[in-house]
Amino acid sequence: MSDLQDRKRFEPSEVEPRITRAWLDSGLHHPVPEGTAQENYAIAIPPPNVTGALHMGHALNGSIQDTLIRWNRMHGRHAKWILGTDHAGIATQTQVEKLLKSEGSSREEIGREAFTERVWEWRAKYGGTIIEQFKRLGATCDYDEERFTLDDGYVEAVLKVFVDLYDQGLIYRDYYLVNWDPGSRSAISDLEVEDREVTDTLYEIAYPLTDGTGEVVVATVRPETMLADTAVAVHPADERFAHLIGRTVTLPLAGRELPIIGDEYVKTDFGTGCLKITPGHDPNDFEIGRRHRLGELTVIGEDGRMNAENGGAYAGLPVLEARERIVADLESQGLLRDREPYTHAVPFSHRSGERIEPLISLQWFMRMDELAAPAIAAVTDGRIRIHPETQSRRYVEWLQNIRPWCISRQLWWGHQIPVWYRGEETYVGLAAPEGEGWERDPDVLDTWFSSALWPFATLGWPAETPELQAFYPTDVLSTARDILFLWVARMVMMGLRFTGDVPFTDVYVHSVIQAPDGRRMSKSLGTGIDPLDLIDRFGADGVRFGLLAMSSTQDVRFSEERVQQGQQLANKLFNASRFVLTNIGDIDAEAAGRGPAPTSVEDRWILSRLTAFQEQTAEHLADFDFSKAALGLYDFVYGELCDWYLELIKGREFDSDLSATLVHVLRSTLMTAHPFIPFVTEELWAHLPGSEGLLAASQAAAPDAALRDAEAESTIGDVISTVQAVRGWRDGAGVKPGAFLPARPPASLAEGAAALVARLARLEWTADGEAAATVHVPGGVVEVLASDVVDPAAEAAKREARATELRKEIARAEGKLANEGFVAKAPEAVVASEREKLGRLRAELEDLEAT
RNA sequence: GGGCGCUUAGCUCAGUUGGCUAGAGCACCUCGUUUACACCGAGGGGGUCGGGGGUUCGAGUCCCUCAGCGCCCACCA
Repeated sequence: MSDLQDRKRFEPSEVEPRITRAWLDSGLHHPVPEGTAQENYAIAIPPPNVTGALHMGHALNGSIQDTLIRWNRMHGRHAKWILGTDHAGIATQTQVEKLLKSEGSSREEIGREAFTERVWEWRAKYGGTIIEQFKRLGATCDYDEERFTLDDGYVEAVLKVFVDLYDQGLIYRDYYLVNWDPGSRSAISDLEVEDREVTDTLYEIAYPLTDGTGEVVVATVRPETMLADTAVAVHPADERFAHLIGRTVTLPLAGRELPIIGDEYVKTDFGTGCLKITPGHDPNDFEIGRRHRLGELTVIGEDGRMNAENGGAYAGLPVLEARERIVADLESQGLLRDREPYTHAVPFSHRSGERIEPLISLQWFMRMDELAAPAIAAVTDGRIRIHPETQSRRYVEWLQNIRPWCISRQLWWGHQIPVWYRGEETYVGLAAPEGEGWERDPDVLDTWFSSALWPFATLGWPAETPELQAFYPTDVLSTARDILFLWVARMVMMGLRFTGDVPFTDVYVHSVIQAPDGRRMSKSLGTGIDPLDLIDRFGADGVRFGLLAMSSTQDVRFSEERVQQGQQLANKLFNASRFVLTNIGDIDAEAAGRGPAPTSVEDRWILSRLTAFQEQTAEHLADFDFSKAALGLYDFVYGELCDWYLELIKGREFDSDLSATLVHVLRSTLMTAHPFIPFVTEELWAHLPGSEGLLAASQAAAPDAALRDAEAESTIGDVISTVQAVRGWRDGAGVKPGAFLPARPPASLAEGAAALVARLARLEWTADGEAAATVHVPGGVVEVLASDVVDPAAEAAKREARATELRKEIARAEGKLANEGFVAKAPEAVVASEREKLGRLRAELEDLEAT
C-alpha cells in the first residue's frame, strides 16, 4: 500500500486499461452454463448495429446492464450478459453501397454474391468497433461468445422460424399496398415510417361527368396518381353529391370512365367532398378499393418513375416532373380549378429519410393477431413486468391493434427468404428443393424478424444447448422506449411461440438522454455528445455514475455536472481509502478478516449506516431505480463515511480493533459500490488487506441486520446536529476557525459524544465561567464562555432574529394544534410530533428570552 | 384528432399511500494550508412548488380548468 501514499488523485486513464485487462484475462464475464435459468442471471444486450459507434444511449444502457450484471454476479448468481451485433440490413447495406460508389462502382455492377462478400469484409473490418467501445465503459459482457445475427447457427434459427410460421399459415405472400422506400429501394414496415410536416400544393381538379351534364371536383396533393384512379367517392349522405352515385366521370388525360361510389370514409366537410380513389398509391384508397372491389392500377414504378402501362404520355418521367406536366396539361384543358399551399403530415422513411411512395407490391407478410394474444397475456398476468409500469399500457394497446407485418425487404444483405419458385410452384424449406429450374426468392427478411429471436437464438436454439438451459428465460431486457414495439413486443411473441416461455421477466424502459438544451441528441443536428470523449475527461466510473444518476422514468437532459460528480465520487472514495489504508498499517490477513470490532459509538454508528446503505442499494436496484441507487452511494460516501466517520476517528489510535472495523467498512463499501463505479473500487480492492483475487469476481456478504443500531444513530445524529449548530454560530460570529473556545456542553450529550463534539466543533469543555453566547442544539444548549470573541451586540441581534423566526413558527404550530379538525382527524403520530415540535420551539424561545 | 407525461431554487433534478419550518448536486457568496482528498473542507444566501378554482383539519402531493413544453399513436384527400 506504500504506492498509495503519493497518489493523491485517482487517475482513470492510468488505471482503466490495466483493470480492464485484468477483468478480461480472468474470464469472469463468461459463466459456465450450469444450473437453471431460475438460479442464474442473464441479460441479452440490445444488439448494436454492426455499423454503429457508441452513443449516449448505448452508454446509459450499458451502464444499467453492467450494474445489474455485476451486482448479481457478486450476489451468487452465474451472470451472463449475452453480447452480439445486429447485421442491420438497410443501414449496413447503405454503408457498403456508399463505399462502392466512392470506388466508382455499385452493387448492381458487381452482383449479389460479390456484394455480400464486400459486406462481410466490411463487417470484419468495422464490426468490432462498438464491442471495443463497450469494454472502455467497463461492461462485462460475455466477450467469449459474441453473436451475430448472420452467424450460421443464427441463420438456421431464423429460417426455421420462417418455415414453421409458413407451415402454420401465419406467413403468406400477397399483393398489398406497402411503404415503398425509394431511398433503399425496398418495402419497409409501418414501424419504420415516420411522419413529417410538409407543405405541398393542394390541387383541385375537375372530372367531367361522362354524360356531359356537369363535373365533380376532387382535391389532391398528388395529381400524378390520377392516372391510376379507379373511382371517385362521395359520402352517401352528402346531399350535394349523393345523387351522382352510380354515374361515371371521365378521367381527364386518360379518358377512362370511373364510377362514382358512395363511401362513408369521405368527409363532407373536408376538401371538395369528392375524393379521387387511387388504390394503387394511397393506403386509404386501397382499403376503399378493396371494399368496393375496384381495380388496382399502378402508375408509379419502384424506380420512382411513371410506368408504361398507365403512364401514357408521361411514362418514364420521374414523379415530380410528371406532376408538373400533368398540372400544366390540366390547366391548358381548363380542368385545374384551384391550387393552394397545404401543410400536412407525410410519411418518410426512417431509414433513408426519403418520402415514402405507397405502392402495391407482392410481399411476404406475417399475420400477427394469433401471436399477439399470448404476448398481451404475458404482461397482463404479470409474467413479464414492464418498468415503469405506464409503458405496459402502450405495449398492450399496440398489440391489441396490431396489423400484418410486411417482412420481406428488397435488399441483398440479410437472411434470404427460404422460398423457391419454379413456374407456378412454390417451395418453402430450410434447404433448396431437389430438381432443376428452381429460383430462390431474392428478398431478405426484415432485420427485426431476426432480432425478434435474439434472446434464444443467441443461446443456440433450436438446439437444446446447455446455454439455453442455463440462461433462458433471461431476466431483464433494458432498452429505450422507441423499440418497445419494433423489438420488445416481437421478442415476446416469438419467444412464447417457439420456446413456450417468456424471453425475459422484466423489461426496463430507460430514459432517453437529450442534449443539454432539450433537443434530441443527434449527429446530424450536431447535438450529440460522445461518451468516449466523456470517459477520456471524467473516467468511466464518472460517466457510469453520471448517466445512472441523471436517469429517470422521464426523458432527461444531459448534465455534465452529474458526470463530474461521479468523477469526484471516485476520487473521494480513492482518497478516503488511502487515508484508511495508510493509517491502519500492516495488519495481517487474520486481523483483516475477523470482521468489525466496534469499540465506540461512532463505530457502531457507521456499521449501522453501512448496513442501511447496503439494504437501500439492493432495494433501489430491485426497483430499477438507478438514480436513487447512485445518489445513495454518493450520499453514503460523502455524507456519512467521509464527512463524519473518518473525521470522528481522527485522533484515535489506529489499533487492531479500529483497523478491523475500518477494513470491514471499506470492504463492504467497495463491494456495494463496485457495480456502479467498478474501476476505482477494483483498484482499491487490490490494496485492501485480506482481499483475494478480483473484486468483480468476489461474492458480496449480505447486509448484517444485527449491525443496525438505533441508539448509536441517535447519539451520533445529535453529535452531528450539535457540531453543525456550533459551526454555524462560529461562522456567523466570525470566530477564528482554528481556535478552541471554552464552552459548557448541553447536559443531554453523552460523555463520549461530548468529546466528539468538542473536537469537531473546536470547543474545550469547561465547567466554570460566564456564558457569553448560547447555541441551541438538539436537547439543550451549548454555552460559549469566551467573552473575548463574542460581540454582545451582534449576539443580541442574532437572538432577536431567531426569536422572531421562532415566534412565527410557534404561532403556526399553535394555530394548527388549536384547530379542532386537525387534532380530531389527523393521525395521532402527526399530532404528537406537532406537539413535540411546539414544545421544542417554545423551550428554545424561552431560553433565548432568558439570556 | 386521440392518448400519455412534464412544468418545484440561476441550471439539472428528488419529493413514497396528502402531514414540509419544501430537499440534493452544480452554480453563487463568505471563510479555511485542522492527521485522505483544492476533483477538498466548513458556513451561507436563494423557491408565493406554471396560473386560477375546488376537495380536506391540512395540498408540491388528490380533482377540475387554463397556459406552455415534450413524447406516442392515428388514413382526413
